[in-house]
Amino acid sequence: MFKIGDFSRLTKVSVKALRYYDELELLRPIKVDEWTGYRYYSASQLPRLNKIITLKDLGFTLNQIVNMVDSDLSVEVLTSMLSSRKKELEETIKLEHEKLRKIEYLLSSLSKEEDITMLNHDVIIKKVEPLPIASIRDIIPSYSQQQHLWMEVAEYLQKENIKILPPCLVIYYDPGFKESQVDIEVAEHVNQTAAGNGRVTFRTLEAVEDMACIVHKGSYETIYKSYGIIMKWIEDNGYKVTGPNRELYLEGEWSVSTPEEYITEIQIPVQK
Amino acid sequence: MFKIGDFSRLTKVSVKALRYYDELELLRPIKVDEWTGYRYYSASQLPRLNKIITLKDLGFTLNQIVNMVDSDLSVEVLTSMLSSRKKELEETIKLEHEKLRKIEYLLSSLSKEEDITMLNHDVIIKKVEPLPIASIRDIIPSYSQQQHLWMEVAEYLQKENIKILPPCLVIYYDPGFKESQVDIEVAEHVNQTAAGNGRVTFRTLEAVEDMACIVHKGSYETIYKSYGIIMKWIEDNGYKVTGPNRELYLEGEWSVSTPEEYITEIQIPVQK
DNA sequence: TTGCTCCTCACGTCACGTGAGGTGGC
DNA sequence: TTGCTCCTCACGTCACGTGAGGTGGC
Repeated sequence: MFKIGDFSRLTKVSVKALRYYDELELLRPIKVDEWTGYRYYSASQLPRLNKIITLKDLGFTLNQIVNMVDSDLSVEVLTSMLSSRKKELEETIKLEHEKLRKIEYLLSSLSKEEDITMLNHDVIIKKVEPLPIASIRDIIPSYSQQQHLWMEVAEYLQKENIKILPPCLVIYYDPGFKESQVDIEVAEHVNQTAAGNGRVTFRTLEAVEDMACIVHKGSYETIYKSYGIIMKWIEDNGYKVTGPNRELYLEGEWSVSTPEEYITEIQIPVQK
Repeated sequence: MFKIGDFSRLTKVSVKALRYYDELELLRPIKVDEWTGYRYYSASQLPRLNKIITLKDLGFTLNQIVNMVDSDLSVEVLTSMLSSRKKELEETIKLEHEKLRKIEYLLSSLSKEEDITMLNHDVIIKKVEPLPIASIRDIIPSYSQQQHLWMEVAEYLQKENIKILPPCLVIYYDPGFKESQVDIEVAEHVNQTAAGNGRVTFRTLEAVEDMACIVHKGSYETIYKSYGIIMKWIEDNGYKVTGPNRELYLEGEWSVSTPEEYITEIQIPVQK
C-alpha cells in the first residue's frame, strides 16, 4: 500500500491527476482512511493505471477511457474504437500538414515582399451557405453598364413590396475575363419570393463548400489587383476554380461617399 | 454598417465569437448603441477579421493574435513568430504520427491475439527520476541466492538508523541473461546518506529519459513471460536497449501472503 | 401585435494546475 | 515540536456554446 505521494512518484502521474481519477471513478484507491481522508493505493492497481495512461496517450478522453477499462469489451468493440481514433488521428494530421503548408507559404512570401501588407490582403477559404436571391441574368456590352439591371430588379422588388437584405452581389459566368459582351447576373438578397416577371427571377444561390475569398477595398478600377492576388493564391495553394465567381458589394455608393471607401468581397469557388 | 447577425452570416464567424472578440478588444464594433447595446460592424473591419481568422486557423491563440494584429510588427518579428509556430506544428505532427503508429501496433496485435489481455500487460515508456539508494553490487552464483545481500544492506541501514523508502530494486548488469555468476546490484531507496562500509555504498541512480516499463503480477517463476513481452515490444517499436535493466519490487513476501500477489515492475532503458 | 434579433448574465467544457487554509503522522 | 504530507474547497485555463430571462425594432 502506498500513500498518494509515493504512488505518484512511482507512476509519474501527478497527485492531482490521481485525485481527479478518483473523482471520476476511473481509479479509486483501494482504501480511504475514514478519519484522515488519506488515499491508499496498491501496486496491484498499476496495470489499470497503465492502461489508462496508454489510452490517454493515444488521445482518448477520460470519459471514453472510463468505458474502455470498466467494461470488459469485446475485441470487436475495441477494434472499432481504435479504428475510429485512428481515422481521427489521420484527419488531424492532414489538417496540421495543411497549416504547416500555409505557414511555409506565408514565410516564403514574407521573405520576398517588402512589408507585411500580405496579411492585409489575405485570402481565406470558407464555406458559403445557400442564399435566396432575386436576380436578372443578361449579357451586357461592358462591366460599367450594369446600372439598368440593378434598377430593373429594384423597381420590381419595390412594386412587390419585398425587402432587400445585405449583401447585393453579381455573378460572372464567362469562362474568362471579357471586356465586352459580359454574361452577368445581378442579384439582391431577399427573404421572400414572388412570381417574377420574365426578367427578374427568384432562386436560391447554391452553397459552396470551399470558397476562396478576398476583400477588396477601394474603387472598382483597382479590383484587378485583388483578382491577381487571389488567382495567384489559388494557383500557389494547389486549388482549381470550379464555378462562376461572385462579387459581394458590402459598402458602395449607396452607403459611403467616396470610392476609396468601397468594400467588395470577391468569392471564387474552388477545389483541391 | 451591419448588425451582429448580418456580420456573422457574412463572415461565417459566430455571433458568440464576435462578442467574445469584442470583450478581448480583438475586434470592437465600430459603434455600439448607447441605449440598446446593439453592436454595429462595418465592412471595413473585414480585413482585420480575416487576419484574425487566418492566424487562428494557423493555431495561434487569441492572446497571441491580439499582439499580432494590434501592433504593426516588423517582418522580423512576424517571421520569428511564424517560424516558432512552424516548429511547434512539426513537433505535434511527429507526436501524432507516434500515436498513429502505436494504434496500428495495437490493432495488429488485436487481430492476432485471442483476447484483450494485450492491454493488460501493457508496456509503457516513461521518464524515471534520479533515485538515491544504498546498495551492494556483487556477483552471485544464481538469482535465487540474493537473500544475503538484502540482509547485509538492511543490517547496515538499521545500524545507521536510516529509513528505507519504497521501492526496493535490483539492477542487472550482465549483457545477456545468465544462469550463473550473475552480476547484480541490490538497492534500497533512502533519503539520507552515510559513509558505507566497503560493501554497502550510497549513490544516486541516474535518471532515464525513456524507460520501457511493464508490470509483472505473480511469482518470480513466470517473470520470463513479462520479459518476453517487453523485449518483443521494444523490438517491434524500433527501440534499442541502452543500459542495465531494473526490477522494482512493489509487493513481495514482506507485504502480501502468496506469490500470486507479488508485483514487480521491470524497467529497461531504451532509445529510438 | 407577433416573431425576430439583440442584449447581458451565468454556467459548462476538459483535465487537471495552483494556491488557500487547515490537519495528521513521524 | 517542526517540517512534511495529506486533505478539501475554490478558482483559473481556452474559446467559445448553450440556455435563461429580458428587451428593442419592424
